[in-house]
Amino acid sequence: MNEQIAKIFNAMAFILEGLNVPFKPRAYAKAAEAILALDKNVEEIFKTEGLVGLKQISSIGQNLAEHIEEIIKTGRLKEYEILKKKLPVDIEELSSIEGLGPKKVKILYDKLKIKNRAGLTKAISGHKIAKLEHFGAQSEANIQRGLKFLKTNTSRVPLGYILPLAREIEQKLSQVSGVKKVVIAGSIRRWQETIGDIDILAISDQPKKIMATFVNLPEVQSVLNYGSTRSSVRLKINMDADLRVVEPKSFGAALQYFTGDKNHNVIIREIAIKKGLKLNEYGLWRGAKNIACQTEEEIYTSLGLNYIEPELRTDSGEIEAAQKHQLPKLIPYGSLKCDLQTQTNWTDGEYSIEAMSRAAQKAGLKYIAITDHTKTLGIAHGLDEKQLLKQCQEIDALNAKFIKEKINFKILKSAEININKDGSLDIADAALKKLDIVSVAVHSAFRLSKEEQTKRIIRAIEHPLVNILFHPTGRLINRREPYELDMKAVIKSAAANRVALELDCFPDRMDLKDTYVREAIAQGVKIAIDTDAHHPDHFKFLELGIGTARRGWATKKDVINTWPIEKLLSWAKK
DNA sequence: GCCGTTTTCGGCCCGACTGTTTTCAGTCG
Repeated sequence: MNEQIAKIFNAMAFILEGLNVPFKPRAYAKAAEAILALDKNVEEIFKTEGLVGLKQISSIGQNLAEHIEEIIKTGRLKEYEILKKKLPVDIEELSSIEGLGPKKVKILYDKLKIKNRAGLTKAISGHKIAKLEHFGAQSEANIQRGLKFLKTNTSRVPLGYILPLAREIEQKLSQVSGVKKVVIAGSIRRWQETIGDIDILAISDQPKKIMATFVNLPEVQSVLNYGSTRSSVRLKINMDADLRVVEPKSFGAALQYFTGDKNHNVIIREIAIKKGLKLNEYGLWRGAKNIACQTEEEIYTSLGLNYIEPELRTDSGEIEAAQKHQLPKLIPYGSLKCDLQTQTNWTDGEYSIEAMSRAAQKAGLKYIAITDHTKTLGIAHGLDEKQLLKQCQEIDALNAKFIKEKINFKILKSAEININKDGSLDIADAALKKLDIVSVAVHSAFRLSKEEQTKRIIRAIEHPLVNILFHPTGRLINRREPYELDMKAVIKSAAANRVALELDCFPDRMDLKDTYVREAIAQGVKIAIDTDAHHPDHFKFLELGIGTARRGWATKKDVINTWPIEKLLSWAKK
């Protein structure tokens, strides 16, 4: 329902913009964005709290709340249907073409009755667009090019899969002569779980040089914009990248501007206006005087705010907290001592316990838990009680070997124990008691009703020997929706039973996601950041987990992987 | 249409690039 409503509001924003209506378009677009960002279904909000509840949502006032009510009740919105008659085109199709916005779509419809991509293609082949006022041969060619790009539509990619490429480009650009600094900004710097494009900021006295290098990188498929301080390209992996170049003196302001997110920046700029100042990417200005520009800290401080870490810049309370000096001290990168979910060739991993352990040592960890699957997960040849105890013996032997080699590293006995459909576990208590830490997960019956699924998982959490719930919502980004679950109830139960919730930071899991991390720690629930490593290289994903934990306002004390092994073991004993 | 430690009315972020314009509107981020 949320998607449906957001789609209608976005379409209305588009039409209103095309009709040159002032301000309303932004109101509708903001409302659509707010609805998409919700964790809850608006239908549920309306059912339990009515219009009052809907109006609690940011950017939703009386009018839009009534619109939502109408859509929920009738599946339609009269005002939208009236509006649609004024621009009856396939907005999704046309607006997804680079360079085509509401105003141009309106002209194309008014003059040539173009309603969709097919009509557009036809008009181009007849060279009708170039003849229109305010268009031209170049515009026609650009639209034609835009149509071609469409066939391979871009979607958001998990951060972990894009980070290596972004860092490689960063590296290449920093080697260009005259370049003083290159920083990845945008959603990557905010450690957002998925990435839509790569934003890079550079300081250079010779901007033309780095720009030329950028648009000619081997990774580039085509150049979208090529200016002296800003350029955009489409990469071969079908993702856009932007480069912005500024002088050293504007670095802080430019970084703040280019890091976003958009909503955060809009509010920050509004705060500047209220103080009689203006903030742009060149600095914070009082009239013609630049009063802060070198560092981000300087800008936030000048606006009466504490410095806000990039991960927090989402306009979800961080600005208010910065005003009140109540921002948390976020968990630092590199502060994890262990990984509590790793698989080996005992089940569906590819490497031995020893190989995974040595890789973990190389990654700077002090201990890991081996968590192979258990028996009811047939596809992974899950271990039964007997095999699990046999694995414990191998772990004992390896730990002894590390002591002999004077390596300060320990392997913990654990498992990724299957939660049965009824919430019981597939390993007997006697075997669980032999483990150092007991972690449980759902791998089947994803489609239970919300009530049943919640009940099932809470039963597992209430098991007296359970320590961690792995990948609590089961989602796979771009591949599988989370199962239906009452997260509030799960978090409450985890708090009551002193069970940690995992932040599984394998790139396409990121489960818990940031907003749930924030809810969980607000309830006093501990978080376990694990990679779910199936390969020695996977330990590098730990930084992604920290990024998401920071986005969830987590401090060091909220994350059990920061603890020394003794503390973790005594916590696990409950 | 939304929103409120300068406002319940009158504001609404800011600038680069592009293409079509001889100074600006549209699009984008």
